[in-house]
Amino acid sequence: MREEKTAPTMKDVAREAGVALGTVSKVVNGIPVGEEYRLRVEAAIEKLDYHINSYAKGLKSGRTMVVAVLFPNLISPFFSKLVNCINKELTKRNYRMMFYATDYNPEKEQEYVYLAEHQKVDGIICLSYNPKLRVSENVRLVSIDRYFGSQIPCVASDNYGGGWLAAEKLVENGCRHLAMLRIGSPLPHEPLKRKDGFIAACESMGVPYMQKSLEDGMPYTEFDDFLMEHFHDGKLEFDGIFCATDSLAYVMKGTLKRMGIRVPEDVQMIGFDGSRAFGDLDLYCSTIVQPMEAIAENCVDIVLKPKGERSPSLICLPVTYEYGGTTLK
Amino acid sequence: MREEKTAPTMKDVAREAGVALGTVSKVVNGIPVGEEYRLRVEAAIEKLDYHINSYAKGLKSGRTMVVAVLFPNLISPFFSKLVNCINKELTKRNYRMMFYATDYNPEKEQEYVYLAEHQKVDGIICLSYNPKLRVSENVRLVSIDRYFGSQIPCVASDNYGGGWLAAEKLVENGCRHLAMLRIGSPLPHEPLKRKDGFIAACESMGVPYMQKSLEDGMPYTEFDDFLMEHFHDGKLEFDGIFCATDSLAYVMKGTLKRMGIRVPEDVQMIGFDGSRAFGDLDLYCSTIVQPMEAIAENCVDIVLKPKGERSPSLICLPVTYEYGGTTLK
DNA sequence: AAAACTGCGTGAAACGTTATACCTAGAACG
DNA sequence: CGTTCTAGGTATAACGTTTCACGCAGTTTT
Repeated sequence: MREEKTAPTMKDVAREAGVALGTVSKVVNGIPVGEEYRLRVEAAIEKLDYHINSYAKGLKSGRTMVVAVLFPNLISPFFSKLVNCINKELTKRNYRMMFYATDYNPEKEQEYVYLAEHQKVDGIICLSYNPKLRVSENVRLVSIDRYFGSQIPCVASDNYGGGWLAAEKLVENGCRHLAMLRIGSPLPHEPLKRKDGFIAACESMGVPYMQKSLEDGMPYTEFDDFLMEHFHDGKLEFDGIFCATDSLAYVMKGTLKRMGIRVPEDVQMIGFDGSRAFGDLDLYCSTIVQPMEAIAENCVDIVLKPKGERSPSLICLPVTYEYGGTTLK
Repeated sequence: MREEKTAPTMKDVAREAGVALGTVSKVVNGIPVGEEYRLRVEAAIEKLDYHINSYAKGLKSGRTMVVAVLFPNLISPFFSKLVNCINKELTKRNYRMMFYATDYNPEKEQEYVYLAEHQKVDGIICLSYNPKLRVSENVRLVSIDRYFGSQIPCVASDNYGGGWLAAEKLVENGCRHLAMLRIGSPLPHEPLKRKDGFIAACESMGVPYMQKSLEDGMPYTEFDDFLMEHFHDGKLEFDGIFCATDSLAYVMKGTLKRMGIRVPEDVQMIGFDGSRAFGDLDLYCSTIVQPMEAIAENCVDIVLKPKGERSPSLICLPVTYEYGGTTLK
């Protein structure tokens, strides 16, 4: 039976160094202290392999150096890549990330927001599907892609601009009749603006377009019918498709292939997200790339701001076009 | 200037309910207490919207209900999907997940293991690329895919069996000459056994095979040369390929297409992982599926066991074959 | 040369819990 | 009816920090 050796505390360090407890605390927190004392304390810390107890620190100071991140899941490439960026950004600033998967469940989201608040995190970054999320005023929360009103800062891509850019690029590549495929959402959120931007661009350019929205929850295969309706004599009525997400584009690529329609020869296609599923090796569709690093950086910037400080209520970050084989260039 | 309303504490609840502090603690922790007292305390908790301060609790009790999860990143579909499963499993047991990305960097890994230990997590689950990870004896650590010796429990898929199964399935589908493509690793780890299983199966079945290993860090395009070497008169020397990962299979699919080789008509292909990049919609290659849920469940089971209790030093979980379009069935 | 600063180390209170020793009252017992 | 249990509530000492009032040099001011 070996005795449980308990971790050294500041008191132990103080005794070892022959200084007062408060002095050790100062050294640990980088508060100036006499050279000689500092060296003695540092030596003692080294010798005892002392590490601060973050729970005692969190209890006393109220700051925990932890940020809670709430996302529906980590399965979608867009989510996981974005969470990865957020984590990187937090780590860079010596914060740690507590992750919660909400599973698209509004109640879970609310529960986790409460939980995170009471677990005393320093902030919450949240990609929410709960239209009426309630947040305590004591904790800073940043929302991604959903605008909750001017009280809660929201960070998103420039979805409107992205939709516009997609239409432009298709036309630039020679398309004359466009179509947009998308999944509707029962809730208003920023990505809906992809459609608005797309339509605005089409009208501004005088290019005919059609649009098919699927109700949330419907299988992508419903789009097959839409394609068939507009497929006559081996030709589609449109020669450019804007898919609201890359995963949709990926699936449609398969569908078109089965219909014997060549991409990009017969019809060109652009997706949205730019979250390549297999890293840099795969270019599975031309796409509008969301600036994940910038989104992450902005979220973290805002969430770590002191409580009092005001932040913009909406930040839209610029997107870019990236060729990926489903357009001419 | 509004006054900062500070969260209610047990003391407040005690005062509100007219009982002693210790009684509140008992109620909160489910320790039996007189009916009348319990109701009074519960009412007070409800009224004040009291929530326990997890930092005070963690400080005093030594248990934090947090598990640290260390993975190289969240970008690879296999990693993110597995982390997602682990998170689900932890949540199910009321634990929370602190995530650390190690970026394949051995020093970072070691640093985060130390960090997590000192931050007083209740356990660590780690997919490590550090061959000589050092772990304190005070914290439970479970390793995924890398065996560190009998002191540290390791959970993995049955990689050997998976390699064997891949060879079997290819032959079952009519292949007569197999090839395996893989990325070597400077470190020994469980996934290396995919090759061993594959070779053993080939030899046991008397099927000729070849094998190409790429050094770690080389681009997948190096495999192109290998394919060209064995490509004569519009035909490959082999009619079945086992790729050590799905992402490799995905890339090779593109390469073969560019070479004018049809999959699965001319050559069949099986990958490994089963972490579909776009959810259930895409079947981009036939594959050996790793049982992520089971891996996650086992990791969590072990990591949450009381410290004293012994665990198996290696658990290999059964894999399955799943058709995905790159084989005949 | 006395008074007023300044810099810096000290010691103790406080953060919100858990756990344990201690009471008290009523029940059970001989 | 006095003694011994027992159940269950109370009070208090930790847990390992941070913070702040305090004191004591040494230095500057008038």
